[in-house]
Amino acid sequence: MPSESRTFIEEARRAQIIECAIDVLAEHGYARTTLARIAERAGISTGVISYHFGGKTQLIQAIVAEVAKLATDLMVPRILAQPTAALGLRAYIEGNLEFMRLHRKPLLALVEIVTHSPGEGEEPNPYGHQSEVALSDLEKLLEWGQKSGEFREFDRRSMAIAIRGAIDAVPGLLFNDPAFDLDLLARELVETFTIATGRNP
Amino acid sequence: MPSESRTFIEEARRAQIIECAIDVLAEHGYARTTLARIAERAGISTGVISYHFGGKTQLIQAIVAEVAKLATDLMVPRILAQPTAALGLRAYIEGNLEFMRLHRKPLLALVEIVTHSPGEGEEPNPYGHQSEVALSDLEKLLEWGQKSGEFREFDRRSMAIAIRGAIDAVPGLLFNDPAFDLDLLARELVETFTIATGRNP
DNA sequence: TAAAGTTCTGATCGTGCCGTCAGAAAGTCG
DNA sequence: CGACTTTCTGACGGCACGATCAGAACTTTA
Repeated sequence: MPSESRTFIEEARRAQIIECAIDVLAEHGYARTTLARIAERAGISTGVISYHFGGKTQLIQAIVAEVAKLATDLMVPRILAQPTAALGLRAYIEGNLEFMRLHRKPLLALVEIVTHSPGEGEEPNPYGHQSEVALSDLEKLLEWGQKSGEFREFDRRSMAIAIRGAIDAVPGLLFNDPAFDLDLLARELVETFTIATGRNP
Repeated sequence: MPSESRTFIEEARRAQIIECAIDVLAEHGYARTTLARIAERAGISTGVISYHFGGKTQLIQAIVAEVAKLATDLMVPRILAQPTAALGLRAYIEGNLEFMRLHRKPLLALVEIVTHSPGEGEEPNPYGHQSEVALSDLEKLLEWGQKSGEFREFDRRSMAIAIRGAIDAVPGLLFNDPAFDLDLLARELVETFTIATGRNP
């Protein structure tokens, strides 16, 4: 298997570089994440990164794709398995926080990229549309609950903003306090938004 | 009034530079906010900024102080004037969104600084403690409502995270959609968190 | 008006970064 | 073993930025 061994080396290098880049991003932040620092952690020289990824921009894209796949694989099946919208909302919140517990470093790296990536030329943020997509998906879940009569009649976008806002605040908390109690927050957020969306308990 | 005219010029320059820096921050983002760009917008040369502020770091600090004062002056009196915790929570949410409506550019500039400022040497974020202070203040408001019996028994920190998370999500929305309906969101957030904190309506 | 102080200019310097490239090292194959 | 490809090194060029500074321009004071 000669061609496979070449491909194997190629993929191993890419995976190693992505992993090291995630570490550097999570520990030092976007501004101090340089090709030199990533190469140093990987024990290689800077040229290797350009050789395998073509440039810093494409390395960042590869990291985003990697972490997005991690998150999607974990959460989508959980939510689709729920029989009611109320349970779907619970699974949504719990799934998000579970992901933060299981994949803290990749998550912090992704947050660094999404919030700090300057973008090319004029457009300021190449990943800004991601949050719009997340809001739209959540709105669909809320619409399901309103159509089925489980939820009261609120403005779906506003409620989606509140729910995602609470979830998106967590990475910053984790960064400042690694011992933060995610389980407590998950229980409280589920209760809070179950009450807030419910018809009239 | 000779000494006053000198001071006047000095203060006028500082105010002009701060205003231009806020504009550049709000329009181009932190990464593209350079002394050269600020100077260009103000119609001066880069040396003037160093002359009046000593460096970029101190200019940023001056902007933070300016905007923080704007926000405090607007919101603190509103909240302290409320007779009940439930009305205090309403005033808190409405005051925050009102500030975003009145001072959009300074707010966006502040967010750029708080989220993107790299900090010196090792410490990653010199303004990270600000969010902790905001959470603590909000927790006090929630504690008031629980002690008075207006609110149910939730975990105050978790609820504070949810409320502030929703508020902190707004600048990003404004950045992507300048025509965003702040009034609708304010009404919905007040209703949502009034229900979520309430005893049992 | 002349001296002293304030404010400003614009070029220049040092730093840190990314991308590139000639060539070395390692692996593959006839 | 020798040609060929893949993979890697480390130095270099080019760029953008913040800071600095000698001197110009302007204002105030005597």
